[in-house]
Amino acid sequence: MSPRKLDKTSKKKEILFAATKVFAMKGVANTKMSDIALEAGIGKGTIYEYFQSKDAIFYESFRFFMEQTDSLIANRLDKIQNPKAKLEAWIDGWLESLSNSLDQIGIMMDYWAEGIRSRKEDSAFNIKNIYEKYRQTIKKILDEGVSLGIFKPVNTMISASILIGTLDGLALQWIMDKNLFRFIEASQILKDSFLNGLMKK
Amino acid sequence: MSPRKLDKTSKKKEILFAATKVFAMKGVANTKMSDIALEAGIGKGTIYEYFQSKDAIFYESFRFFMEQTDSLIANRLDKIQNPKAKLEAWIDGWLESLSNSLDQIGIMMDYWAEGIRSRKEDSAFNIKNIYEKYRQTIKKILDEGVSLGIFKPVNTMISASILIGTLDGLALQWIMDKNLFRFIEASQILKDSFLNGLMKK
Amino acid sequence: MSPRKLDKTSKKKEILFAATKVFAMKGVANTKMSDIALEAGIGKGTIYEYFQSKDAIFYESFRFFMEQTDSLIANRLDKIQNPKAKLEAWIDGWLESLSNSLDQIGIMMDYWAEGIRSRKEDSAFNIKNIYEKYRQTIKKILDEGVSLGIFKPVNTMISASILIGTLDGLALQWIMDKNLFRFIEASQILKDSFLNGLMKK
Amino acid sequence: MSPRKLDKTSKKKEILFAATKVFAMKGVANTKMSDIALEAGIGKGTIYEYFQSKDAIFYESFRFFMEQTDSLIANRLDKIQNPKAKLEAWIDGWLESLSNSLDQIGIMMDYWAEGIRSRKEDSAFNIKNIYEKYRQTIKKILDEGVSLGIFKPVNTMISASILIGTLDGLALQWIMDKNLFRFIEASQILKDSFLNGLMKK
DNA sequence: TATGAATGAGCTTTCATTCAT
DNA sequence: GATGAATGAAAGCTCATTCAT
Repeated sequence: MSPRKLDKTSKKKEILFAATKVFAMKGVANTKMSDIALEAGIGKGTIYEYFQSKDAIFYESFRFFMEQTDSLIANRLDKIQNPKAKLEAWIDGWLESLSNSLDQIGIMMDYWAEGIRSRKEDSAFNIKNIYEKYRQTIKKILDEGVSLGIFKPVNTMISASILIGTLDGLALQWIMDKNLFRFIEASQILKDSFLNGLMKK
Repeated sequence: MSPRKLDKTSKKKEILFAATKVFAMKGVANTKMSDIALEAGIGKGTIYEYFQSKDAIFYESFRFFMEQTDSLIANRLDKIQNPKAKLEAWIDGWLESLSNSLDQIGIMMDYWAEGIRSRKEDSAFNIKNIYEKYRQTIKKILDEGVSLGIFKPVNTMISASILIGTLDGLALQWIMDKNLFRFIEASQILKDSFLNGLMKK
Repeated sequence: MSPRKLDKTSKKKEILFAATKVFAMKGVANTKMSDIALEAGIGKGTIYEYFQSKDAIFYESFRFFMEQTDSLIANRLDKIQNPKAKLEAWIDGWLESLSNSLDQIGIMMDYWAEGIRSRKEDSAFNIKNIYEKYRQTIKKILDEGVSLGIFKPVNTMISASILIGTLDGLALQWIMDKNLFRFIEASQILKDSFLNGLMKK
Repeated sequence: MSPRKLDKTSKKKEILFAATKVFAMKGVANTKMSDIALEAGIGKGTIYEYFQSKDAIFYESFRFFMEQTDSLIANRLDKIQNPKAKLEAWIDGWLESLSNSLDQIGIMMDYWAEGIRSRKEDSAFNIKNIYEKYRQTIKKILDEGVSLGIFKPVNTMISASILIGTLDGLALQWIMDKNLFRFIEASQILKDSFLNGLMKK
């Protein structure tokens, strides 16, 4: 009597994954809806049953990526009190999140590019706000550490920016040439170096 | 020697600047040939007297940017012997180059994105090779410093990558929110911190 | 006799009514099958259990409209002998039929448009034939009246066309601005005027 | 030095005529941009150099048709004082305008249909207002005639509506079957009959 | 029988590129 | 050399229709 009742959510996710994969490989602008359909193993029209437009897919892909990262980091920060341990947990969370999607990390370029261009504060696609949130989280940890006399009295806002930038930049390097160094190794060095420069002797 | 030739070159450069400006503002994919023509104050068809295609403009824009940076850095490195001073000169050169084009830095996102995607080693547009050159230059300086006992015995390849990545990442942060910190101030901190971590006590 | 059969017929009619309503509001070209399904309170696929295609619905909608008008007029003409009374009955029948569906009269535009375009004589959708039938009916009445010396000796073919055209045209005016005049009032004037011009003094 | 400088206006008009012709034959909804291009003997993309969209073509086609009719009628009314002569001139103008475009009159169905559906008073495409203008012009003539005692004391608003509707309706009949009667002959009858019914004895 | 998820042909529209002037 | 009118390949998107359930 009733037709096949699909799990709409799971199919949507499948399409989202397929799209993200193709976006990462070819770039958003060079990705055709038919490419996504092909990758997802469905018809072109079917995509529109789940997403309003190509832009909407891109946007949701971004959201998904960010939410994943957020929840992963939040889980790690949970219950940790010590600022140094907290900072390490944050960095580890970030790196793990990145590692999880290393094969489709090329899309981050498009996230950034789009984020930079959509300047309007109220834009739904506001990467600036996302980074601001990261920055505030880290700044709070740093402030705490400085108050407790564990960290040097640095400019915590700039330090937070430097940390995030450094991680992004390293990922960028790694994306460009994955044979250059082992990502985990380099990030370990980075983490040690940043923490080392921060800690009071 | 002929004035014709000179005119041709300078007009080409004008178009290139116009294109780079529009690329930076709107992104390469969203930039129309007519946008470039408008910005350059010429006719749409005229562009094709100087460039083969839109891709060619993008490519030459990238080359120009890189050559500028290269020559600026080369000038600073010239005649400096001391590894530490050399490294500082390299970083300063990079930062100055970046500062020169801060207003059109948005295009770097497209450079990176395109560079990441054109993986073929023989691609004319091989950003990987460009970065490899940077890396080698820095690695050589680091190796020298390590040999002379000035720098700690670090993995110089990874350290070079980290330096470049860090600088790129910081620029990325700054691009996203220019009001966040003064670029020069942050880069100074970065430079000090990197050098400090590197130097033997 | 089987209840199944009855159900099927009545459901088909429901769909037909729903479709006609939506057609009238949005125009045939702008009406989606899903709009019809929604209006009829059934699933999109179900429509195809009762109709072959969207075109078939449109065609049957037209047929239904015309058959209704036909039977209404036929009922009124029945048993009337006097040509003048017959003509009045025809006009009244036409007007009553129109009045019955004033709220969905917008679809007549599409009937006409489609009718005009499907020129092929053998087309199932031949509005020309429908009008030809009307014309013949009226012509016959007029011929009768002329023979009997009741009507002036007019060109009965053209007069019939004028009568039908006038009625359609008035409806058209009324459709465009329903607040302009009371439809019944205007049609009464029209009827009087036409009959008056026709009658021998 | 300078490229071919086309007369933009005349080419636009060519496209408009081609479009109107195809619209009339196939209906607006069934007309593809490529059909228009084919008819106009140009490329599909060229149309967009002169019109924003398909809708814009339809709209301008309508405007052109109406402006033509308006100016034709205005020319004829000019300098005529007598109400009866004025009315005759108006009708003749309308008929001449219609005759001029009898071959592409099918598009009127779409004009009407669209006009009926776009109800918003402020819509640029407001056929209701066009007809209102016609109605007012005729009403004024009728009022004048009634004041002067030339016309019977009819409801001039309804009479104006009936006149316009009658003309439209007759055209409709004629469009449906062009072999049925000679348009000019029928319209002459109509004109005589309307005027005859109106004049005081 | 009833359904709505799936589909792809077909549409409008864009824009890099060409080329007559 | 310089131009912009002309173009058509290609893209995003719609929706009548199918069909597995």
